[in-house]
Amino acid sequence: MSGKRAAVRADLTNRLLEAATARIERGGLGSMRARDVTADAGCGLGKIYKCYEDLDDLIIHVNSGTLARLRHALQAGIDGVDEPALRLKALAKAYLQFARDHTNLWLALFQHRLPGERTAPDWHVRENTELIGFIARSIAQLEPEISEDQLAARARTYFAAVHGIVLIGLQGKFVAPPEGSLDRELEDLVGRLTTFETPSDG
Amino acid sequence: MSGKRAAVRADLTNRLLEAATARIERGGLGSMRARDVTADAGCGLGKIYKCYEDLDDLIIHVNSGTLARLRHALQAGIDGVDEPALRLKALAKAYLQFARDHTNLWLALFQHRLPGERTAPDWHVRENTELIGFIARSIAQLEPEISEDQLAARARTYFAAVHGIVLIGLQGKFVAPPEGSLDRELEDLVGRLTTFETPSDG
DNA sequence: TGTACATCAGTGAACGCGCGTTCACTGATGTAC
DNA sequence: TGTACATCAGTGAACGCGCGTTCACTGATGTAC
Repeated sequence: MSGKRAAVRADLTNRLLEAATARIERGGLGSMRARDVTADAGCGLGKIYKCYEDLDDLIIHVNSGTLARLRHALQAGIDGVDEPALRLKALAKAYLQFARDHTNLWLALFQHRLPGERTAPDWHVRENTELIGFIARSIAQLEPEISEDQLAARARTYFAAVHGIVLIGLQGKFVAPPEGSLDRELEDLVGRLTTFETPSDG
Repeated sequence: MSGKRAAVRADLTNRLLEAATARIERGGLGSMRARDVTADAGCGLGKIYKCYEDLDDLIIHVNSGTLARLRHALQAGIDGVDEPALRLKALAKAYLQFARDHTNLWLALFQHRLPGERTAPDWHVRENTELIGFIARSIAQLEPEISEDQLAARARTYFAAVHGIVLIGLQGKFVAPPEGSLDRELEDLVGRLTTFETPSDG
């Protein structure tokens, strides 16, 4: 039956994905090479092009997996936390932890660019917007009355600010912040962002 | 006299720097090639290696110039703005504007990594820390009583949060925020960060 | 000022390496009868 | 069950390209006398 062939193919596709993920996790996006990945997966070089369009396609699938894992980590971080402001702190904390645990995979989410005019497939774009939507839900709990557009903007602001702090903190080119400082900075930031008082002007 | 030779050399060193800067500004760090730069500067390929150690060294000098221009832009942004909270808003606004005007040069500040164990020269590391110090001075006006360490952490947090919003906003991989939205998000963020009230817990 | 020599600016062909991608080929597995 | 053929998984040498860096060479400029 042809089901077996499909299964074998799926298995190898998966092994390639895992090998690529492991390579990126260890050495960063720039260190992932077709030859290494196929060697790790235990197959010939050409196999990559039977299972994936090309290396970019493989990277997109790695990023897709990373997004899913990030999503789970964020979800786990807020499970059992009901107070909205605390939820947002928990989200930031989980984001920092995920970035610490999987720095290179996390960086690859933002580093990878498709060449020329090529754009990411729809399903992958959707995965990204859904992550922001997930964050928006926690913000909506804090401020249930704001509009759809405002909510989207708030979610982006909140995510981007947290992301910036984690990014500069973890891959800061020159000065590494002292131990534990990052955690405090995030606490502080989210505390301020969840303080209700509207700024006086603007 | 040997002064003329030195002047000619300095002139060419400078033309190479300008050519490299222009290339990066137009096409991004990844599109800067030794051949293009020397062609633009009107000299032979080998000349790069008489004026600079190698391409990385040239890029560091480009980044150095970008940092200086960024510094001036930030200074210009707060000139005449005396109220501390407004100064911080003006800083954020100037940062966004600079990133918009020189997106690729600004990105290059964060994208460029030296290979292997090589580290940036001291003078360049200092340029970076001085920029954070510059920002810290405006924060110190807002909260004159906090300690040196706290001030450094606040400056990093403030810078990183603003940076994150600008970064996600300008090079966001998937969803470009609607026109003008970025400016409002930054206003909002800085407003919240400069609100004095200490968060209730932590 | 003139001459001989030394120094260094400047050149670009050639080297070397890395690495994504292809393709002709082999052998195993599935299908038809 | 057996045989003949078709299909496709799997391979890795070879191709092709990009590009940083070197180096042997030339010619201009400076120095010594």
